[in-house]
Amino acid sequence: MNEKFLKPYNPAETEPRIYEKWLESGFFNPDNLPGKRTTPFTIIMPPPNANGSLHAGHALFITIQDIMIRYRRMRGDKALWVPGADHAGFETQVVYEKKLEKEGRSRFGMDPKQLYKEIYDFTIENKKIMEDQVKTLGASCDWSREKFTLDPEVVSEVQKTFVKMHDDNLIYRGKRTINWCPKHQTSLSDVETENVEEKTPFFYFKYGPFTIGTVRPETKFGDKYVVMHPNDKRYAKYKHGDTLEVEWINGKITATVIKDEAVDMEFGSGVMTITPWHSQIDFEIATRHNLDMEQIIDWRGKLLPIAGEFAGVNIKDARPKIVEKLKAKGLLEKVDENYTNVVKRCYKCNTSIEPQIKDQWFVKMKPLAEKALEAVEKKEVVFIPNNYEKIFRYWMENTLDWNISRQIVWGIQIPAWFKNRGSESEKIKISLQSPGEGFEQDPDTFDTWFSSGQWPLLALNYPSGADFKTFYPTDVMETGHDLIFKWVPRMVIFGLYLAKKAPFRTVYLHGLVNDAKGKKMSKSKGNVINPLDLTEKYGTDALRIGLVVGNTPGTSLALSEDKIRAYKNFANKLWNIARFVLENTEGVNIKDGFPERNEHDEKLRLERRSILEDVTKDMEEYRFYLAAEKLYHYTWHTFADKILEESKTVFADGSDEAKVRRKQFLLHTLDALLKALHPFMPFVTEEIWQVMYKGEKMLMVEKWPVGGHIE
RNA sequence: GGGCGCUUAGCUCAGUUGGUAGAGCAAUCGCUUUACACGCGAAAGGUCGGGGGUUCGAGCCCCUCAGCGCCCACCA
Repeated sequence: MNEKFLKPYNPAETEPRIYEKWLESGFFNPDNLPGKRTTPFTIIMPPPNANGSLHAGHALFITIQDIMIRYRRMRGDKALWVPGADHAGFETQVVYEKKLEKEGRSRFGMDPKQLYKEIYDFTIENKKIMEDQVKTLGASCDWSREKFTLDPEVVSEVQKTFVKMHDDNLIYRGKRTINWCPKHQTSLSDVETENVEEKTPFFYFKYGPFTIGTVRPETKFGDKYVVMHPNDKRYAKYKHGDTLEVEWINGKITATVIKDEAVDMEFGSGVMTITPWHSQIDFEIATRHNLDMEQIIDWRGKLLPIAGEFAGVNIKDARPKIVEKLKAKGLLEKVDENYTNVVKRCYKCNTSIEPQIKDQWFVKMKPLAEKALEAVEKKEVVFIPNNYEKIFRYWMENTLDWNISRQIVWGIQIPAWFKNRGSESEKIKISLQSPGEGFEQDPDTFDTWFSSGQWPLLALNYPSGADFKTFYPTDVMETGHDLIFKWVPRMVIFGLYLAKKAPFRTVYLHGLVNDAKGKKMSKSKGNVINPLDLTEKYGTDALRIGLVVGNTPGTSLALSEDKIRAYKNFANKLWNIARFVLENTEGVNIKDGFPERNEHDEKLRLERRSILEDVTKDMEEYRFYLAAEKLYHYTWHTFADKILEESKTVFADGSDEAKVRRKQFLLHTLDALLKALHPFMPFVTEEIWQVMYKGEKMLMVEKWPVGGHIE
């Protein structure tokens, strides 16, 4: 008997060795797979942040995707799983800025090219840590095809897309309200901001004959438009366009009456003044009526000269001073202290977002979104679970034009060129190369979703690569359900726009991984579970199957250590099952087959077959959580508890023929279970397989046990 | 304010097309049974959130009420 079996299963010793063996085999690369394989099966891995460690969510998606890939590979497909690493734009730049700060440096004033290079080197160096963690989790992805989101060919292809979209009249430059982080000196997308509820005083001020309500008196210096609802009877005597002199913060100003339906008659006094430069809604009102807009707060968050005596004051300090002054002038009517409103904050530094107006590049979303909707309607893209289709549609039916400009260095620079920027004679040209003397490239970079939206194409070397021809469109996009609007629609849009085909047929969405009590993991709560710690303690196989069993797509999962421990026991159980079977079948060759079966054996065989067929159906229909549980159950409570126990009697008292028959049955069942369990628990199954077949073949490329392969 | 989802054993969750409920952990009792104490055997535990309806039959379909969670949103 193999000496290994004398001890409990030891994942720590086994796993790295097995992974190395798989790597050496070259079978992660579909070009090397044995046999004739014509059907491709492709998954593009959502690239983890090159700079970060994997968290529990990564462990879950790597497990699910690896299950799909291993299963399809065993079914005989040309299975390709392309790994990647994400530069994670703003995220990484913030990390690097902190590093610079520690060194007493700052990105402001640094040569952008130098800064880019430093972050690049830093990221590439760290990338290996992330990759090693992916390997630890058993991912059978093709490392020879790994892509980084800032690889030179990726950068140039993304820039080409921008040029193409511009040529197709899908890009425009415009002044819009953006979310400006005064600390990071960049605009942020809505998803990079956090809405925080705050209790804040709500002030009522006299503004000529009106009373206006506001939470931000410090922005109100230039407010010369007073807005009310056209149907508000209280103010019926004031007509749209009327002007009147009012006493205001720094003296008299001329106010103009504006009637607009955006005003809520029920709220406050039903009258407000507007600050179009620093408020989205005010900007929209001002745009509708073609009103003047003036900047009050500079990019650093300080008041501009329009504030008179308050010029240069930081916006955070300005409020009490201005309220004091208005109070002194007798303009403060009352203060409501129990008011709560929602403030946007930078998700990285918690700084209050200052809405600002800035020239940015925009993508016209409507024509693109319509195509995406159409593809979903035609079922060219399907969602698991299905209800996410509704969310996708809602998102695509309500698109706003997409601001793709970011004022950070760490990203793909926008291929737009300026001559005499900001002056009357400003010229803008869109091209990959400098259009000539005197032109300077826009220092802004693309929103990270602009490039990651093209990832399925880029990862397959669109447009001319051989992989693109073979593997596009891909089969499954497996990602977190929170990306149903951030990422998935953009991929569909770019796939349809560039390749005329949706980039994947199936979108499989997993839920959040929460702590054992179902609470969201967060550093501040201290309940973060590091998947690599669990791997170390219980083995990767235990973590993987523990993450999968009972975890339905789309719903979040409570990750408890108890559960992982239970599946570690299962790995060991399987180990001992193998030990029993192999010990008791020495000298019997599985290839010799069965003597004639009796009724009882036939019953056992049919039961086994039915379980495996059932499991196969579940695999085909993406019910991994059921497949895993059924296999677990059959293995432990039927094969071990009943069949193995019964075999002891057969081996003690049975006829020679009965013994041989039983031995064959045990070997065939073990063989089939190892195969069926392999996608879920690749390490322990491969290890046993190596012992069982003395290293002659590899489980990873064996045929799935249903469809005539068993017996 | 909109949208989505959840409510099943003490805890965390499954339950695929409607046929009177399952898993893991925890808790109880008994086992040094030669594959495994990371184990074995046994027993226990649920009027499937409340109410109503459809049906021969509902955890599953429909209506309604209650509680919880998540996402989106410019009420100054």
